[in-house]
Amino acid sequence: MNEQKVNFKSLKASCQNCSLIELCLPRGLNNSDLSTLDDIIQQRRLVHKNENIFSQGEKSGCIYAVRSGSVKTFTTAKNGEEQILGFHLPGEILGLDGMDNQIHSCSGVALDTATICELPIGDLNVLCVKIPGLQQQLLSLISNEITKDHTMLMLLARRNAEQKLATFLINLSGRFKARGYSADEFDLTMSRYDIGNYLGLADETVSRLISRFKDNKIIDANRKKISILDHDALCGVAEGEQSLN
Amino acid sequence: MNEQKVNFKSLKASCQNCSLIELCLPRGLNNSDLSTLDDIIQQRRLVHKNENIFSQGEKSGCIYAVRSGSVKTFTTAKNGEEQILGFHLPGEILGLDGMDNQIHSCSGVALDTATICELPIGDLNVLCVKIPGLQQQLLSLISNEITKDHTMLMLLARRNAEQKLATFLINLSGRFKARGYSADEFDLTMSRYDIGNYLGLADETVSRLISRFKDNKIIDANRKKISILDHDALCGVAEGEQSLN
DNA sequence: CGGCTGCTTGAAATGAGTCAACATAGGTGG
DNA sequence: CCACCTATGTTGACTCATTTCAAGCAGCCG
Repeated sequence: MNEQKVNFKSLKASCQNCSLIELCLPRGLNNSDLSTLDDIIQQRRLVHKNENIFSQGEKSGCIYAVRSGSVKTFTTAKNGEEQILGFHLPGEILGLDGMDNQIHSCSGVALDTATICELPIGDLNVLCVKIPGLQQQLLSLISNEITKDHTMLMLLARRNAEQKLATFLINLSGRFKARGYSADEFDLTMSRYDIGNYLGLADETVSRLISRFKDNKIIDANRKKISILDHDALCGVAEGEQSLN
Repeated sequence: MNEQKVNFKSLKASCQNCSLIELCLPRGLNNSDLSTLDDIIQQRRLVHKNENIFSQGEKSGCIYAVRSGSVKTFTTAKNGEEQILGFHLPGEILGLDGMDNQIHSCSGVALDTATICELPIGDLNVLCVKIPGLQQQLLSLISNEITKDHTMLMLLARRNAEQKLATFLINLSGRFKARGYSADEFDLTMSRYDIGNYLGLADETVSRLISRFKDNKIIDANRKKISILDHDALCGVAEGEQSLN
């Protein structure tokens, strides 16, 4: 075993910002565990725009962590219609629907050039027995995923178009900030069509709303480029406290 | 330890139809494990209509299995608005959002008189180490939960009112059937308002749709009592293959 | 440079929501 | 046991947010 290669620092560097791995690092692994973890994390994959990471109906036995770039997940209905389930930024996890080592019920596709960590469930389960904290960490991840989905159900069922888009932008902004990027200026990697699909809106509606937000000086937007000019106002719109003209 | 009390048969009887427990039973437990499992399952609770099982913001450290009766889960937004996340029938699990032993992000309330199994996460985790199959079973449960939420996202985002209600009825029907009840005749335990809230519709719309389904001889309905007269037609409506007048 | 894809904007159509009145069931108390 | 009261459900008329259809525009890639 190469002691140089297998150490906290290199591990941390190799999967920086990955919530799962980062948090299990300080929990007292021996060299053998570290080596296993290292093996897991090293399994990276470069994917190009529109390339599949995993596919609905396929049994991958992995969950995935985004290291760079961005990813969307979506289900395809019998009639071929697609529903986007989420957008995933660096450090975020996807593919938890295949946690039981059975087939995935959704697909993951790169929105731009991206690097992906593949985390085989089997290996993680073995490590979970050795590292008490990891099990807990995994459960946290899952709970958060479920809670996120529930928030999304509320958004889709009870909010109007304005609130949906404002909430979406605030959410993105917060996630960029958490990852060390600017909270106020960022590039969307997804199309208007994707945003609309995700939020249950027509893409024309998304376009119109962006224009309306611009007219009200709440954001500035030029194609993919978004600047949040008035964060508080945007929150107000998201909460439905103010409606725009 | 009471050998009489702790055996497969009594355990199975005591938590019949509970997907989690039922499936972990045949997996080779020793008497001590059995005793632990028995202790877990024995912790039952009788709740009356509108009584809370667990509450949003509370840290219960449990997941819950419905033994009899029915339950709804819902989140409450900052502004007090509620969004129903699911209805839970006997044998089904709820409260997975609190799996990480942290606070629940939703509340569970009985829709009628119900019996609930409380399953402490901590105990389950201990058992998971002893019983390899249980861990897998738990992960399956979680994956299914996530997949169910994703199906719901698709329903809310992309389907019209007719499709939503038809899908809801077919889903209920299938779950009743799976539990040994009639697939074609059942009583709703939730109000029109609850159904509407769950599906992102006004309760008047739910009422109107039920009438429309009745007019088209697809179902018969009288208040809470529902009979599915033409299952295929109902599926057709759910899939959007036919629209009703 | 040309064609393609994604975005924007307008005008018209519509599905579902809102408001309102009424009906019915079930529960409560006299 | 009946009468009333309140919850819940039904139905109608009208409104309006969002979709749909359609046309034009702007970046971008080969």
